[in-house]
Amino acid sequence: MRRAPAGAHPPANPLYKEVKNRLMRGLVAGEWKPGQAIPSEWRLAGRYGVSVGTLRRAVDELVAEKIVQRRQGSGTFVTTHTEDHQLYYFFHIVSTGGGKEAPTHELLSFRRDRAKGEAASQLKLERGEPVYRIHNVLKLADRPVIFDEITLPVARFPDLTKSLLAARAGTIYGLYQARYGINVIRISERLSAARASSRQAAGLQLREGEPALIIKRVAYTYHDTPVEYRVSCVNTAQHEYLSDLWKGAPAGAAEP
Amino acid sequence: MRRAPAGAHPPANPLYKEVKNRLMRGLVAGEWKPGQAIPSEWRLAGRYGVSVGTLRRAVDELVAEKIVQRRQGSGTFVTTHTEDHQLYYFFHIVSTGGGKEAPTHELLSFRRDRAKGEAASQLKLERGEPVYRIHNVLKLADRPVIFDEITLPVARFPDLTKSLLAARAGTIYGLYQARYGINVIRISERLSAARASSRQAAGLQLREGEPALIIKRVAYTYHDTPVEYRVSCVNTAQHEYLSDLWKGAPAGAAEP
DNA sequence: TTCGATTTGTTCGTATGTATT
DNA sequence: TAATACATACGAACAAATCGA
Repeated sequence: MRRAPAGAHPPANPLYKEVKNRLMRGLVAGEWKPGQAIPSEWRLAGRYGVSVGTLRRAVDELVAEKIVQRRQGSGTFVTTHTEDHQLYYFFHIVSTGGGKEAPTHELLSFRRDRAKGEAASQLKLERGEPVYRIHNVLKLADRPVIFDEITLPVARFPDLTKSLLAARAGTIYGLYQARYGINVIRISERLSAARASSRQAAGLQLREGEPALIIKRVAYTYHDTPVEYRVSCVNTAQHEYLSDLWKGAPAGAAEP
Repeated sequence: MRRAPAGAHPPANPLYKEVKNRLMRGLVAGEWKPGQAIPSEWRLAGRYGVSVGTLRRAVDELVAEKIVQRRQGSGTFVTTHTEDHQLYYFFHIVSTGGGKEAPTHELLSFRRDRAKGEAASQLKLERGEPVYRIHNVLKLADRPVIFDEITLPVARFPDLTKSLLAARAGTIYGLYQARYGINVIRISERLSAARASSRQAAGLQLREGEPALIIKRVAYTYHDTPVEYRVSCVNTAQHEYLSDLWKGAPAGAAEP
């Protein structure tokens, strides 16, 4: 029982994809916020007029994309970036030994600037649009390991201040989420090796010109909308970037 | 309040996990080889005495892990590394522009050696066990970009020769699979920045001491068994390592 | 502490649609 | 065209976990 008589419509998505999209729209609209539970499967199935099995299939995909999490006996919850489990989700620097250490942050500078160059193009901003430019050092085991330059569009993060950033409880993505309702669900990173610039070297207490790992990251929220551009410089004398690959070639998104 | 009166049994896996494991054992045993179709869902369900739905759920997980692929109307096939689609599956070097270029290979050297150091420990070999040591250069757009040192246990690749390697049709993983029945399904990479060694610099036509991206890779087959250790040195002047993250924190495997 | 309501997890079954050969 | 195989959708029943009364 295909529903529409197909007036030359889109490829006639399966029903569960349709349901998934409707759920996504609810998430984007903020109908259910991170940390909160969405309605029960029974209730959602009724709301969308589908069987529980079909509803489950839609939620299955959101779970696979880590957009929501299921807890048996409790409910299905919108993913948060403040939980321990998520803390390391986008954090791939490990000590050469292999152990993950608790990081500490040091906010070096915070100022307003104008978008330009790669930051502008990756964030899909016009040249000259206002952005924040943030410099931050991350330490592991008390040694500076990562020097970050973060670019954020002012439009998406109104009234962000240095003290808000410095006083945040969890990760910076937790702050995006808690204060601005922006949920980072995907990042794309491009890595290369280069000599550390004087600024990067200073932040990492490294000799200028020493080889360092450069990571250019774009963070995306729903619908592949870029929200953060970040250039990280990593001292890989004692640490490495860990990449485990075995599944999930960029599938799933960008269909509708 | 574990349910079992503790017959010391495992946590009593769900049925579909059990079925998945049985399928895995069949794959490992070579009952169905890469490129071949496994029996139909209907048939497998009968064989394992479960419903088609349960059988499908087991296969779903194998599909998610890219161990098999479904083709509607045709069947379910064991994943191959020779298909175009899989060609770039474990290949993450892209030109700075973004496009992926067709690579060409040049086999520099091939010799037998004894395992030692990190290669031995990562491959879970005793020091001194026989290995092959292979040096290879990969070119993109006619320029040398990646210098590889590959270590393989002789025990798993008996009678491998230089000409076999040089004459291979597709990727090196395709050769592992076609000739030795070894199916690489997962790799783990650790990246750092360092000065290129003289050997690496020579292979890449680079000045010695220039910063380069170092990738230490371990390739695994079923049951997390390591089969290849590889140190790659990448000239990132014109190319970058691309890492897209958004799902699938190492879940799925390693259960029993 | 126990109990019961709620919610997700697992398993079964059936019917029908769609792609391949 | 017909047979086969996977894809989608529905429904039902019970198990297991959670949480509050």
